[in-house]
Amino acid sequence: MTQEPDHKPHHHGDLRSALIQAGISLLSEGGKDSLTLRKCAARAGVSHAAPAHHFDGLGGLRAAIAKEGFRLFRLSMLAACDDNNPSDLDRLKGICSGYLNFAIQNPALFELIFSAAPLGNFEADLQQGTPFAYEVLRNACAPFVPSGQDPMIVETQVWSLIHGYTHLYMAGRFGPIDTTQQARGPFDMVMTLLDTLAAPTSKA
Amino acid sequence: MTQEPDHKPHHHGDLRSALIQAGISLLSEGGKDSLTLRKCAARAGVSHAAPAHHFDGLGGLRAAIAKEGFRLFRLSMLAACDDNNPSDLDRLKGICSGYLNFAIQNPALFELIFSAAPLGNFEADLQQGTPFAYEVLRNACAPFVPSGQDPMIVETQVWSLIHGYTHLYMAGRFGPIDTTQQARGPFDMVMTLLDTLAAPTSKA
DNA sequence: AGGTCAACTTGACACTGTCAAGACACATGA
DNA sequence: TCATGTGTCTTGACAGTGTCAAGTTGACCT
Repeated sequence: MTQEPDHKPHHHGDLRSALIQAGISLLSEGGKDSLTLRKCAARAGVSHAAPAHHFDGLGGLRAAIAKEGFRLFRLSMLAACDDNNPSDLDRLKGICSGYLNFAIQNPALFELIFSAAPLGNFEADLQQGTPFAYEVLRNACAPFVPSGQDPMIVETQVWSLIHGYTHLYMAGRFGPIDTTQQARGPFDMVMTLLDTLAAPTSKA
Repeated sequence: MTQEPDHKPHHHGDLRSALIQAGISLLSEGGKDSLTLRKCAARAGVSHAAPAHHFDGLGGLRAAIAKEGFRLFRLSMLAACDDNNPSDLDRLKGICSGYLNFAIQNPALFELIFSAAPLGNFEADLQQGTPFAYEVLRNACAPFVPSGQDPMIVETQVWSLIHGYTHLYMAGRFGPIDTTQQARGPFDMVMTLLDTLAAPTSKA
């Protein structure tokens, strides 16, 4: 139980994070419908109403889990592209690869983080200086932003493409989900759409 | 399980479609959590267990609603691009525009159709000759398929991009959802990524 | 008329989130 | 040391949910 003496360990020790971890376990074991206030309570060894008190209801618990989920999500994206010194384009595609990998390995958690919050979170903590998930995408996109253009355009193009592909993959569009990450559908071919970003400003 | 609309007006008349319509109404009025077997039953004037009997549980009702949702989805895509004789690219972007419009106007139903079924449906009925949602996308993508390449690649590129963008928009990424469809975020700029499909095979 | 079967009802069950009230542990101040 | 208070957590209840088993009802066939 190595915990930070940040807030207020009273009875349980650190019930808050214990409940979050219990929730993540439930999600990965039983899917999104297995996340329940009462099951989290039971797994943490407290009464059925304790989680609601800590998180102000199920929505609060989901939001707290989403925050932790974004942290893990960021790590997955970084892990997929910290090889040597790849090109800007390879690095960007690596980020996208980590994006998909995270969803494959954490289906319910992936679904949760994009449905629990109004998605301001993806960028909000960045403004506070906290390194966060969106920062990873932003940095990877930076080399492809045309001068004078809002970086948000390229970021949204990339984000839309990989998010949409991930969603389709997870919905079974390309067959059963392969947890070994071998069969990821036409991922590489689809990502060639990003090659145009590196082209010397074509367009007719 | 008789599912054909051939013969079954017994007690209620057409309870099956009445329940589906009730479900769609509930979704549009109260969001995705408002769709319950019991509320559908009440709205259709039958007992609480009648829907489960017809659809073999909540999952069956959701699947049936999803099927109707795909029908409306297809109409929305077609409605957004049947002007005069636009270019192939304008037509493709029109389809994408209708894609987004449908989600804006039917948020809960949009979410349902992509979470209820394993997404085989999107294409399955096409194989049976039934005109269906995926056919619209496929036709609009056809002019951009390089010779010798699987059409599924371009289709998935386009589908991923618009699906991802729609998802981000509906998650509030670009501010509050504007039901008048005036403020659709950086939609046009993001869609310029598709311009490369019409280019004469660039790439270095 | 009688029989048969599907459509639908009734009643129960376990499970869910939420709430109000209470019990308890710890901190604070005297 | 003791009283007071605050926040943590428990207990018990409630309405709502999906699902199941058994019963009722009505339409159709012979």
